Amino acid sequence: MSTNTPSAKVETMLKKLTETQQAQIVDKAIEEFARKGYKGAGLSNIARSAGVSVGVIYKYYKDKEELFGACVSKSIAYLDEVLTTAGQEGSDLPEMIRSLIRQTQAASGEHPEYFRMYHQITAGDDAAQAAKLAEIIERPSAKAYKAALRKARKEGRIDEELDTGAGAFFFDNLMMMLHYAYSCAYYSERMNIYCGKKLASSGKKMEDQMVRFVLNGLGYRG
Amino acid sequence: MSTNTPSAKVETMLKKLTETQQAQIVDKAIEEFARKGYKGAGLSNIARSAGVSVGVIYKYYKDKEELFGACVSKSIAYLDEVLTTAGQEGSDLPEMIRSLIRQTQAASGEHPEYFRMYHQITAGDDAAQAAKLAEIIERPSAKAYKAALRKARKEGRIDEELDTGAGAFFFDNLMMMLHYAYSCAYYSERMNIYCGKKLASSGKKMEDQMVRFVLNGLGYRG
Amino acid sequence: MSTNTPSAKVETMLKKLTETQQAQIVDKAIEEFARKGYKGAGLSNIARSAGVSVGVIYKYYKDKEELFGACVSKSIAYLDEVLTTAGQEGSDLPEMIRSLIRQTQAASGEHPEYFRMYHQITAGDDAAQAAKLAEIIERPSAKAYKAALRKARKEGRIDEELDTGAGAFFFDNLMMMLHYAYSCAYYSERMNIYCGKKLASSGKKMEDQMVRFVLNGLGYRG
Amino acid sequence: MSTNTPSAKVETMLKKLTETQQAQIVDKAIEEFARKGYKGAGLSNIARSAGVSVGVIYKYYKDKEELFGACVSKSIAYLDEVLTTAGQEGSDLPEMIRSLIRQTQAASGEHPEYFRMYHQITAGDDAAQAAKLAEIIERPSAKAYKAALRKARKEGRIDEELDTGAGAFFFDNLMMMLHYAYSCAYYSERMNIYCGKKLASSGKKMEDQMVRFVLNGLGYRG
DNA sequence: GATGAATGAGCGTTCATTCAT
DNA sequence: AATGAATGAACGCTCATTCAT
Repeated sequence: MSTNTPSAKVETMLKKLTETQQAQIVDKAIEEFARKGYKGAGLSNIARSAGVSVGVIYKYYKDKEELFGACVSKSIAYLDEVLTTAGQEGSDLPEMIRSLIRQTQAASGEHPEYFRMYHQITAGDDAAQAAKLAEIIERPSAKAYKAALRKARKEGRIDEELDTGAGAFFFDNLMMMLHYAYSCAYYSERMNIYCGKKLASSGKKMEDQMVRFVLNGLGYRG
Repeated sequence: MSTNTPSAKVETMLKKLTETQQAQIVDKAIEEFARKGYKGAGLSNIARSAGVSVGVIYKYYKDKEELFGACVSKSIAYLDEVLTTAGQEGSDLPEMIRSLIRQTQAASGEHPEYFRMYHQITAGDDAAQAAKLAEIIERPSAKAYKAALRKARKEGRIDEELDTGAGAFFFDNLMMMLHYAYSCAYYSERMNIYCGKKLASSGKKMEDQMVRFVLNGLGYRG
Repeated sequence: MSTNTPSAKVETMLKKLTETQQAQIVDKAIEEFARKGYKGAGLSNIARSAGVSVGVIYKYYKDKEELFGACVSKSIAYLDEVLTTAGQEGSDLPEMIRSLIRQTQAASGEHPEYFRMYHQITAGDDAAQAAKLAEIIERPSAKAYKAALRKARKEGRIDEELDTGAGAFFFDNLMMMLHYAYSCAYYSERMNIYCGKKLASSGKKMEDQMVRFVLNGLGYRG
Repeated sequence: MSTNTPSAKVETMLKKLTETQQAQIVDKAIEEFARKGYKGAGLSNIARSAGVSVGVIYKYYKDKEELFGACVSKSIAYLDEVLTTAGQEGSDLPEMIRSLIRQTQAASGEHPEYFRMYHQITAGDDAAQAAKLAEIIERPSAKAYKAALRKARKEGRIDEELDTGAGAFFFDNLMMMLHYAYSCAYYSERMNIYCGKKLASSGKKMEDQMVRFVLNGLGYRG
């Protein structure tokens, strides 16, 4: 009607989603899901923090559950990548273990949200779903760790009374808790309480201690 | 109509909540929170399964969060009791460890909800709250375990290069994962994948393997 | 905190729904559905105009569809009542027809929403649903009208070449359009265009004309 | 790449909408509106089935309402055409009536969507709009029918006590219901209930019955 | 003091409308 | 000028919370 200032009505922008924005949807969704759980997460929060509209999420994902699925997949893929890389470094068991621990520390520090996500995933109470997820997530590392332990045992380097499956299980248990210690507030605080701030905040020292405990645990003989 | 209480109109029975009912509120709430998480849990479900009205919950708890707090406290108390009892059984380290593992298995099997609850608690994203909770929950066992390790170390029975705090941390990490393995669907499946069903379903064998791994880990010398 | 004026915070009222309010829900829903159709009707509009909250509707009806179902039922019940009453008045055919027309005019004027509702119901495109509804709504009057015509035919009072089913059909078609003419804006206007305002607005004259046309149509001989 | 149009980069074909496509928009929109009503119809469904983009619809129509308006107009035009043609066939009243009925049956069977559309139009609750539409749609046939009846009356061929407007009205009421019976699921089922499947499914028999009833109704004397 | 029906803010989801391409 | 992805208001529905009984 009247002579408005030029910038008066800038109401919509409507640009095609950049790849960054598309990636942001999942990334921010992971943050939201990781922080608040599936039920607690709000699609409008995700949209806002990803800088997109609510509606556009539904162009990429059928519903909240499918978005969650994509977040789970991305988190798993990241875990896999980290572990695969680390598992191939170092030719002997101590080197492999050290490498896995180091990578875990680095990855957890850099992308804590993926590991918090993992913590959320594992909270579900649907047994069938849990079995499916565990199969996808755990089977590969279980296989790799058990193979490494079997090889070491054949060479007479580890405790013969220790079942290789159990050994791999205990090792991975420690790894998982390490993930949590570096990504979830509670577990981080817990590490401080047990180890003291000085030790807990030195990645190198924790690494050394854990390598020692694990190799001891397996009865490893250089 | 019939020979009733003197006052004629008794249409609805408004008896004070029995102690059993009060306890039921928290117990059923723990089950609900453990199964569905904080957001997923429904107050009306809790009320129904506890056999009380929704309204009365608000007489005892300001809101959902306070009820959750009470559930957390009760879960912690249970954990404490289990661990304290177990920690005092057996005079030497191997006996203590074995006792703790055994108790963990028993308690997780009997009251999985408390441990699922623990998993839920540790998912929170409020750092201050996490610190407070960790202090309450973890400090006592941290103290006890470290004391036991320091004693053993003084007697020259465990690896001198291993920090007692770190040792206690790794041990408790394994304990925690054992809790989860016996109470959460995902972690249970995970144990199967790593250890095989045969081993995983034998409490005694798992106990033996874990005792072995832990004592090895600490470099324990009988 | 401070000494507020007594009426300062009157935010909620929370009184149990009176029967009037419960009835209002369906009545206002019928108005809304009749005016805007199933899809166009808004639950919050219904709640507001019925003077209740949105939530309470779901105490009485599972979802929008069930509320719609209740509205349909109420409308049908009203129709039935009107027709049953009217169908029993007058012992001979002319009297019955006249009574039905009169009742239709009265009912449509008093509760146009029920008949607009009928118009909405019949707009659906689901054949199975349509068949089910038609069976419920139409069968009773079809039966009654056909019986009346058969009786009249046996007495030699109506056109022998006219199928009694078809006769009943044409009569009811005229009745239905009369309903619409007295309850839907469009059909009302249409009546004005055809009959002129003077005739259209005289219930008595329309009644006479229609009785005449119908009896003629059936070939009725007094 | 190949011998194409001179300008190199032709990535998306942006041809002007063909007339066929333009017509398709309205035709498919009519189908959609007729089937699902105004609110229930989806612009993207219409666009898809018309083989055009959603955006282009807004080049031709300001908004959904205007598109609906265009559909209404087209439906009316079709109705007009059918009735005008039929109304001019046959020189005497019985022939005209028979022709109109026959055309109605044919047209309803061929293009049920136009008549379902009519049913939708007449469901609107805006009185002013209804008046406007009724004027456009009904006035012509009202005029034609009344003229035919007046002529017949002058010739002493129809009941003198029957108002010609009312007569035309009742006749058109029957016509309208016949339209519905041949195009809307509900009214089709209703015809079955009243007339029985055998009679209802014979166009010729229904035609005969209706001609008979109408001529009787008007008190027509050959 | 216990009850549970009523409340309404807030969620997940849809879809008419817009505009960068 | 046509496209269709992006927008965001608005819907149906849920559930933590309140209070008349």
